[in-house]
Amino acid sequence: MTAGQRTKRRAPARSEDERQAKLQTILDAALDIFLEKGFADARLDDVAARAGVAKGTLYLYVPSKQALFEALVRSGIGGPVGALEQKVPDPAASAEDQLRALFHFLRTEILGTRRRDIVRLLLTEASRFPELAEVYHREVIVRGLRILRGIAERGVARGEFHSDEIARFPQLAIAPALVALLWTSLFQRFDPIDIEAMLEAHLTLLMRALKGHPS
Amino acid sequence: MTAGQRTKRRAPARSEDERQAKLQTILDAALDIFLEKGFADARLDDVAARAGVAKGTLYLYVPSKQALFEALVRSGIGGPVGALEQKVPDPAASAEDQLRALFHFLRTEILGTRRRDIVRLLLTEASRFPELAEVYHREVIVRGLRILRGIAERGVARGEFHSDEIARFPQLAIAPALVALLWTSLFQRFDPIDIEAMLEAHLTLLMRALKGHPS
DNA sequence: CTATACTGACTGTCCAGTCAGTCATTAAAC
DNA sequence: GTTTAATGACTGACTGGACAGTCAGTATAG
Repeated sequence: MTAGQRTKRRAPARSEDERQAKLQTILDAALDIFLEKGFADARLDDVAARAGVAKGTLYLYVPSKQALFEALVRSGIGGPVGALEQKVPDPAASAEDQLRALFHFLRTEILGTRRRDIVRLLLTEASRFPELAEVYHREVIVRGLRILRGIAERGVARGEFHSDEIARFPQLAIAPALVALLWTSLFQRFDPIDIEAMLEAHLTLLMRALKGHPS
Repeated sequence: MTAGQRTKRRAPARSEDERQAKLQTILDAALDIFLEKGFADARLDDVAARAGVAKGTLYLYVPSKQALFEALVRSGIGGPVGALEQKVPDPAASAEDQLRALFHFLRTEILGTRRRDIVRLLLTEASRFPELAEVYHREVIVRGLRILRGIAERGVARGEFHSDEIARFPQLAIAPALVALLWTSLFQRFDPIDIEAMLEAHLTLLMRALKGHPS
């Protein structure tokens, strides 16, 4: 207990980095299984098998099935929003370009990646994990909507946009991205739509509505 | 097996109507429980208790838990879309009024009723019931989008709308309703938004975009 | 008395979480 | 350099509880 401990301390057999890497393997495996079966029907035996470890090993990294799910979600959110906060509100660009940049980011960093699946998983399981819904709301939704609202308000202030609907309800601007995400996972299989084209059409409509004069 | 069966058939002790009524009680109870816990975590003992019957009784009406879920969803969809197909495409009305009528219908017949919960349940469980997703797509989505597309195309043909984005992607028009639905069930509790006002803002934007001239 | 509706205790299965034991690695002792 | 001891990483058979579905038995209506 004294400051300079007498007890000889070997270097740990596994470094922290190695530990993190293995945890990531487990989280990746868990994402696959949870996506396939949903939280309740996912078996930890399957997660372990896919990660190439025994079930007991999971419990060296995570204290419960629920904690595994939460770790998985937490590891997949948050990151990109920070990047967005840095990048998008480029004061030099027009509000339109900022909006387009935001959508480009959405497409390349979320809709086009594994994060899309995490968001979907979160949407379908969130009602059973209220605390997680709150974290996601605070860490992603609120911050994302703040960025959007900022763009919209600056657009209005500069006279580039002539109405404030998006500043009041930034949700309206990203609604089609949500549809895209859900459509992909539910219906794309037997009724494919061109997501890119749809989002492009949305931006066209949105810009026309914002730049047009209210009647 | 012969056409005119010999076997005596008493009048059934319970009429078909009574049977249907009890089935409905069971489905109502099941909706409550499935909403609260999700499909996998819902216990049939709880469904039975809430319906005021014993668990065995459930199996006189429905052959399995999965069938119960499917019956529940099927009983809650389809109906309103038929009504909509009758009502909305009133050729006398302007395309704008038709769109507004459709949104009014959405608010009063779905977002404001128990059906909202059925849709939410379907969204969250559909990935585990692919066949049900297909039924819903065919019976609701396709028909709903067809109505929307009809309105949009007539609007363009009459010169009321000046662009065809909604005719091409009717999903864009209802996307905010989906956001409303999900927001209600996930975040409304701790970050309430005014759904009515949001949908009104959406319609404002949409009409301005459709009536404005493409640049 | 008979047919039907209903009941709820019971069974078989499934799986999260546990833990006694194995294996591999490194350090100390000689 | 070799043996022995200590440590941490990992394993997987096992347990306890939960719950879908069953069915022998009871109640009720005709």
